[in-house]
Amino acid sequence: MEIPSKFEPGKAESRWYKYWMDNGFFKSTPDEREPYTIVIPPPNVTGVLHMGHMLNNTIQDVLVRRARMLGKNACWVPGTDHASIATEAKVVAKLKAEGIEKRDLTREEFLEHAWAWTNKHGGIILEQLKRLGASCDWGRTLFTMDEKRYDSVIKVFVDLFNKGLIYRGVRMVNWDPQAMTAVSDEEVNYTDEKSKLYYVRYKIVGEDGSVMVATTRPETILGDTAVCANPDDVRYQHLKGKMVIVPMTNREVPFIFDSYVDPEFGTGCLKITPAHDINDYEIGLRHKLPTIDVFNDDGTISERAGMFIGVDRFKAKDLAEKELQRTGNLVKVENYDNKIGRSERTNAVIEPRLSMQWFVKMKDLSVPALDAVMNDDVLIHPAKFKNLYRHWMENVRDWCISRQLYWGHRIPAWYYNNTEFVVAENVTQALELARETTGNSSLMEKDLRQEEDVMDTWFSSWLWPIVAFDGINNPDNTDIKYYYPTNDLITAPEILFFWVARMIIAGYEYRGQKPFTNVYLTGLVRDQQRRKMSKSLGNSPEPIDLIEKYGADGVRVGMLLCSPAGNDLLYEDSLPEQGRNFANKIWNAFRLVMSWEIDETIGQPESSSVTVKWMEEIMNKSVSEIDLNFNKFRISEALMTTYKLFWDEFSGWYLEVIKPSYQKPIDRVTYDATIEIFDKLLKVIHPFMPFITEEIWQYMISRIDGESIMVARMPEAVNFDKKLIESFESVKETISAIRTVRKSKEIPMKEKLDLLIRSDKDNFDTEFLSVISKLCNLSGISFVSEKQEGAVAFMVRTTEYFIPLAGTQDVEGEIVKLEEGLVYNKGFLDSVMKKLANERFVQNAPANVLEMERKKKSDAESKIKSLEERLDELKSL
RNA sequence: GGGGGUUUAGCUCAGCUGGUUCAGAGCAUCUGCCUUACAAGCAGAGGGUCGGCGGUUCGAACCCGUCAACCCCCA
Repeated sequence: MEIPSKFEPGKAESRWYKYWMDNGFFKSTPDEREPYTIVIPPPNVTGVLHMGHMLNNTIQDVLVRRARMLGKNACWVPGTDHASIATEAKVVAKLKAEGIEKRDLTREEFLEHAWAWTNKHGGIILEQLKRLGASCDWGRTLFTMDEKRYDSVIKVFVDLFNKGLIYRGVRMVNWDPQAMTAVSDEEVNYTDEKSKLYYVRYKIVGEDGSVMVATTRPETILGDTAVCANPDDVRYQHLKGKMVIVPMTNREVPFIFDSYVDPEFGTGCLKITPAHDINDYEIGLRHKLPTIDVFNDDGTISERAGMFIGVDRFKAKDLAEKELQRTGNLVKVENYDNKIGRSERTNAVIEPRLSMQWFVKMKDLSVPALDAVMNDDVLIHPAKFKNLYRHWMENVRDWCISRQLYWGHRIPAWYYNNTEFVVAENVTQALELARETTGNSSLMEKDLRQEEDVMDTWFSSWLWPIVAFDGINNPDNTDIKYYYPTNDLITAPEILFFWVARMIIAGYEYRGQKPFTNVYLTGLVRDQQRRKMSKSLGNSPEPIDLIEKYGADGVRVGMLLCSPAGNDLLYEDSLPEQGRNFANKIWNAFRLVMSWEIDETIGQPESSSVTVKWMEEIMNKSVSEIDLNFNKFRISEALMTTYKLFWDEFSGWYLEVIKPSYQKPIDRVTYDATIEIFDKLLKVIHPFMPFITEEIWQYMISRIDGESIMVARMPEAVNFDKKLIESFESVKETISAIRTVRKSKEIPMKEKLDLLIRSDKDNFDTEFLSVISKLCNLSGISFVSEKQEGAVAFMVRTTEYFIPLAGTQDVEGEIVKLEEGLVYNKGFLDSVMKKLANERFVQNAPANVLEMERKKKSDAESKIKSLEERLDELKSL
């Protein structure tokens, strides 16, 4: 069989993915096995795959594939999120490009466009995940707005309302005037921006004087309902009980005192606009001030302002500046660095604004969710995020869940007059309820008006692990009972609060149980300058291009190599390159093994038999380490252990030892053992690199149709022979030392060498001498008790070795080396002796530590002794 | 302004309960090799005052205090 020298991933990927799908290997149904469940963090339905998804889904796939191979019933549920703001914004933009304005459409017409868009672009991202090798149970694919999920969300809303946990109220919200919706605190980004501080004069009523106020927002002067100073500020005491005149509008407002005001800032005197600043709002509440909302929904000035009506807020600022100037009330303008909040979605400057919204009371609901994490019922990896979580949960605020959008779950409240409403799952029930409430049995459906707002997207995703198995509509169905709680959740720390915390809350509220046991937080994928990867910066590679260039396996390995939990991944092409190189390494080991002819008649060389034994042990050791790493969610480390096992131990040592010389056959015993070892290695690697491992596994020995490595059993961790591994390690050192001699003396590999060991044969571990002999091309190994003249000498651990080479002895060089070794070992011995001489150390240190120190001492002493002997010998020459 | 985190080799990070010859790994760098599986490779090498200072301890990269720098979240 002719195998190409470089692995070509493209064909193998599509072939094996299809094979897995055709054989239904990704499917899961409840059975008697232990379940292993992951629900995907649903990507935006119309989104495309980016590097963050690559990292996140690679980790999920590794965990799912591993669980499957460990004999669990693995179920990875895929799905997408309707992402109300993001999707609606895209649809609005698309319509605008076609000359259609959203406001010219009815709700129904707009939703038709939105669904058309969703159906056209939806699910692309899931197809892209298949390229990565994602082993999701595609038959279970969900959408947060499909029928079952929609119904569940409505049911939960009604339930929380009936429990008194949802209320409607006027609150200060973050208003996005571009999207014309309220957005949550979490969706506002604050940035430092240059702005101006305006010093404005307010006349005092009935006096000639005035007070000066510093403000960054002159256009909101129109909404002022007070001027305020700190009660301890002596400068303003005389104004107690006085009224001042608001410039431009000439309204009279009270002068009040509140300790919120910082006397150091500006003039120490603050204008109060309760409708447009959260702090002013709170002061307004304390002093029972009226509120005047000077803005319309779209950020233009409202009629209530009395002037600049209909003008955009930024223009209004300029107009206000001019007007203040004209009336002589503007004293000065300073430059000022201000924190400006911008909408995460539209980047519009957020307007703090009073608005009627729907809220969830969070305080009581969040108690079990806080406890769960604090008690380690839910484990966050890495644990350092626990503190953050606690801080947030202890200071949780009510959740504003209404959004002034069309795309989403419409709030199931029906008004039967301007302010009064009922909440029900549908209009029929609402009518019934409304008739009951009002006592008016002649109410008709047409008399009811449904709330226009939809719910925050997170109000559907917080139910995700439950609704993935339809656990709201059918709380006792087989799936939810089997798969819930799920096992692991893989997501980014930035949505720990939006999403993870709320899922935990919903889990306890609706299932009485946590939604998952482990939360693994990945980092962000950044570029080499540590900038977040984003489309607008153009610094993100196209994931599918990467897969085509490096292969899915290579990219997966690249993503995992350098991404410990909770740490950002600084992407560069060298990462998938390293992954691809690893794939190639595996491929070439496969080629080598496949090239061998088996000769049934030859016996197994001793070097092979001992090395097979060693390889099995080192494999056992690595498998235990990998297990441990996985249990602690150290996935990068698990991969690194796997990588080194294959590359260093198997390819670098094992294959080099058992490899027959060129065009010579191999014996049957070694060959079979090698195939078995290779098979195990492939299984260990499979979760990380599903495609190449399947390709090789299928061709290494003939398989029947329907077999697959992905459903094979993972090698299990068993005890390993530490001593055997240790003695092989010292053999490696010896081989290295001999290679160094060859190199420094420029002796070609072809030329055979003799090795003399200065030791008593009976006290020497001879198990792997045949390995040394083979790898170093030795003509013989013998034991001597005397120093050797005319030979190159070197030491490995406590043993001296010689290679007889006439006339090549570098006495001075060796003396230098030996003396260096002597200095080091004497220094080392000194520090050990110091410790042992310290009475308190001997008294306090645990026995094993003491034992260790004593061993160090005797080792160092014997080493020093042989070094000194050797030095004496050399110097006497 | 409030809270959290980080600081170990050129880069990205391990270092688990304070105790192995503990100062590590991968990548990068340098040197030498196209040695018939693999140059996407092989054989070697160099590189660190564990952010600074102080303390606790028989013993500190690890615990405590303090200062500094950087990052994130919230207002």
